[in-house]
Amino acid sequence: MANMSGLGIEDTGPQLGRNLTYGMLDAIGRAIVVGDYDGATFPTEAELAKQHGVSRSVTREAVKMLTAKGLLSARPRQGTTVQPTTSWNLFDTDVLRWLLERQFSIDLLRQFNELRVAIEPEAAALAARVATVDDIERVNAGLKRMERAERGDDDALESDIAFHVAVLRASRNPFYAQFRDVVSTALRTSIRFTNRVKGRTANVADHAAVRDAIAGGNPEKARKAMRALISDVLELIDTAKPDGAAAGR
Amino acid sequence: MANMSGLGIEDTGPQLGRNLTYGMLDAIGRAIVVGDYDGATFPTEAELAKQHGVSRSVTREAVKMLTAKGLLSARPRQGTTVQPTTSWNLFDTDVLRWLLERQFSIDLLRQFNELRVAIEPEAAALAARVATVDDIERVNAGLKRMERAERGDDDALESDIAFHVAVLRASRNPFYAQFRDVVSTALRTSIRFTNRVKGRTANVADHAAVRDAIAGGNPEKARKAMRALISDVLELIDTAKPDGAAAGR
DNA sequence: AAATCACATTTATCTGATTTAAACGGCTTG
DNA sequence: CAAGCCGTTTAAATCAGATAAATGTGATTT
Repeated sequence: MANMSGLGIEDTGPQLGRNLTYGMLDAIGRAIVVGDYDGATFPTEAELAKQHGVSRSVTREAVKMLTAKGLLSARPRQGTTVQPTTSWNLFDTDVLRWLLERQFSIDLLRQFNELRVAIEPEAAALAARVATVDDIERVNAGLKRMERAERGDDDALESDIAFHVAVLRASRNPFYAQFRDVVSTALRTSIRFTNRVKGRTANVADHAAVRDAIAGGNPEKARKAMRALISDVLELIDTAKPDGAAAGR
Repeated sequence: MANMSGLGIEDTGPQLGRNLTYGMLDAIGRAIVVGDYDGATFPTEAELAKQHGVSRSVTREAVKMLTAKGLLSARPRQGTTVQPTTSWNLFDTDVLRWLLERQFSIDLLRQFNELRVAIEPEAAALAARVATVDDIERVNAGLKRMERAERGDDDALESDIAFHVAVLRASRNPFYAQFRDVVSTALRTSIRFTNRVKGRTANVADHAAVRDAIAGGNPEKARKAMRALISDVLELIDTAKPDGAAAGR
């Protein structure tokens, strides 16, 4: 990692920085999440600016954004410090991305899906009660895309995501809708994994059961159908790594 | 509200602004969430600075933080614009606070608890599988505080929060732990509401059932016990306002 | 030993200038 | 008339340098 510091070229990322501030946000954010500052003391504002070759205003704005996302905290005289991971805002799109970029981790994948197994079945149940015709139409559209994908006429992953996001939205609860990033991220990662382990794609029929339950206004059925979908992935993960962290009982 | 504008005293808030930037963050954030800029065009950087009597750097840093939280978006020539609520980061502590400060809304309270009913039972189930002895001890400590509170020797609300947060933490999944703010916020709001509707406090025995299931390593029981706890609140809310938004079916 | 004071360090704030991005309108051209 | 080109203009983005405020640290005083 240090051996390429003299190149003046970042291996990834510059395309994401629409401007200097966002570029710096991305660089520092990633560095923090990866753990580059773990033992070390975080540089001062002036040092950061010099290291990245930008002005102090750009630096301050990037640091302020990272503060807003819970990664940093700044105080006069004490300096800027990296916050413990417990205060990071894990539902922030950027934080999520940095988290995934650091490495593939079955642990993280499991945690993602442990969250999904709580959220999505309940979202489906809610949707079965309160979804509007438009909501249902969007869910249906996602399902149709999955069918097309099965015939090779659409992208399997993207249509899968479209379906799950549509269900979240159909719950008509903004907090559920908020999970679209987590779910799509989890799916993007899961699918590669499940394809690697087993040679199967997402089951369209199982997804149709969810759609039917929602359209039919049957919360219990919707919850169970969705839960089955995700439990399936979770079992796969637990098979690969039987015991996550059952410490000290 | 306008009749006290000449006093030079804010009814709430100045203590939250450790400095000018955070004060401005709070002021603008609240204004956005309350809806002050709904029809109107958002002021330019220079205008904002003048209106709040601070320099442009402070303004820019506050705006950048709000951008990081998903409330704003800025582009040259177009200016800074308020983002649709769908892109707000609802799990951010500040956003959550602003959301509640705007008014008491049964809708919001229901949405909170619809989320809780998904998260907390599953967290309890997870906890029953993977919690460490320390985790269980924390859950137990919360319960004991609730018992003391019943005798008037502790704060009922705070001990209730301590219990629920301990369970989230015991799930050993950082995503679940992240909900501590939502849950404590929801509880703070719920309790006032449930006390107003029914004259009862949180049931210690019902909470003990959750603790027992977690300590006993029984996921199914833990899930059900926790679910019962929250369903109770949800029913209360739905009684007060039978049909939230079952539009166009 | 405790309280106080001077100092050093780092973020916080202000000011004003310069640069860059992108929407707008008018113009030219096919 | 439609499509593409080009200055104009506006607002954010960036830079530079100075000053203020907060807060540990250590010396000094009582």
